[in-house]
Amino acid sequence: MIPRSDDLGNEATTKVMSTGGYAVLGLLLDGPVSGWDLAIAAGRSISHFWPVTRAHIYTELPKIAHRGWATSTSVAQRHSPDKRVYRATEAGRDAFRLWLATVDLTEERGRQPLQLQLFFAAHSTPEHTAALLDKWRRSAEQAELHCREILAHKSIDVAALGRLALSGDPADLTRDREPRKPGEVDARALTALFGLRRAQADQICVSEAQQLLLGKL
Amino acid sequence: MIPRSDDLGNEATTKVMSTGGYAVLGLLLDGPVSGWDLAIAAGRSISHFWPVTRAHIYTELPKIAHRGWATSTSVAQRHSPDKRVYRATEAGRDAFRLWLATVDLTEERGRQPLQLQLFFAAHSTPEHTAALLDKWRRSAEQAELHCREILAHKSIDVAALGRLALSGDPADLTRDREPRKPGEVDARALTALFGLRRAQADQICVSEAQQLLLGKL
DNA sequence: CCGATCATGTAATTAGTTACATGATTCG
DNA sequence: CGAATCATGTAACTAATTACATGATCGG
Repeated sequence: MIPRSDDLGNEATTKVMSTGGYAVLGLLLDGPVSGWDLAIAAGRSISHFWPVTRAHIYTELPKIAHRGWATSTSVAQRHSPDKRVYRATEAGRDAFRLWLATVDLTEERGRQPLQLQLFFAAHSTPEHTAALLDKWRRSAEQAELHCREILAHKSIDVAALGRLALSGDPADLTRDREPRKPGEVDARALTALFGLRRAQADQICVSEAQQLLLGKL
Repeated sequence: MIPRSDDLGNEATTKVMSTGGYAVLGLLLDGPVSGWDLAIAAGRSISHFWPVTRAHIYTELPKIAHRGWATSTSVAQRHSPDKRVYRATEAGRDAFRLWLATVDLTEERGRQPLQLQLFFAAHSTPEHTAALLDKWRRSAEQAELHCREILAHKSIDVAALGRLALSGDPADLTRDREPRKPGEVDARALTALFGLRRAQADQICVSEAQQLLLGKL
């Protein structure tokens, strides 16, 4: 946990755009979209672990097109002004795959502002710290619900996974449903699973923190 | 999970600096330090949930001083060039308390680049996805160890906490050590506990992902 | 015709990083 | 003497956000 500083010979990366840019490109690979619709898609898929703003999308799309990673066409509409629809090219697909294969993001640590405020809780009143933990719990509960919905929608049985984690016996997975073949599960669903596990961990930890800090369970 | 966009009347915040700026100010409240030493302190305390670079610290400190939240003096040294030592003022302490009390960061969602790469795993090969999950596990294991060290150093018994979480019975906490009075535990230690719980959740989830995606446990 | 929604974008600003510049001291 | 470390900082840049500008269309 040494502060990352200014040395370290640069390992030849294939990163030619920002991570956010690649996020937009990745969504673009699902099929031709306008900036507006891509923003909606992002809100429904990646925004809970990678926030994107509309403005940001609108600035990334022309850059992507400028690199030859997408083409754009203006499409007239009946009920609203023309939309500019972007369509990924093969070059775009290749560039994205290259990024996936070569850019290592394991070292990237996200910023956790809530943790920051907890760290400095001693400068605040116990009441305020209690309120902070309460808010934290509520937002973790909401995040858990949100992720559960996504998983239910993808027919992933969270309870069965829980049994598996405890017992280590893969047979537990097949107890109340048809065994699922590896690869049958979409990697996209797994990000929701990660979100769920994190939200659960947060809730447990908020309880522990309340116990330790305020003697309340 | 709607993308945060450009509306929403601004709720009168008391946020006059960036969150990173307040992080620096918060560390400054521990006592007079130079930029160099503050960077070291940050690396040992908050950097695992709030990365700060030396350059950033050096740009924040004069801003803080300029607001009257710290004074600075040049201190001569025997073995190295003079250092500029910053000392928080009462106004700085008040400003920090105000920020803690009024600025709500619950909505701030961190960016998780690894999750982003997992989300798009379908564009990559199964081998590469397996490698990604492996790297993820290793970094989570390391994070867990790091946090355990901090907690051991603060004499917090993680095993006892685990029993408490499972049983819900606070008596479990007192089984093998003197009961700890509420408030006796430093909030700073809790950020390590959060890091630990998250790291554990990540490890479980990597296992689940490997099982579901690749049929491997 | 008025407000809401769809749709596209730009301008200005903030936050933060990387890379560079500088100089003294200490250790081998 | 040369490399490493201590120490401070700046300049240039990248990433991303907030706020603003524009115009069409549709329902009441």
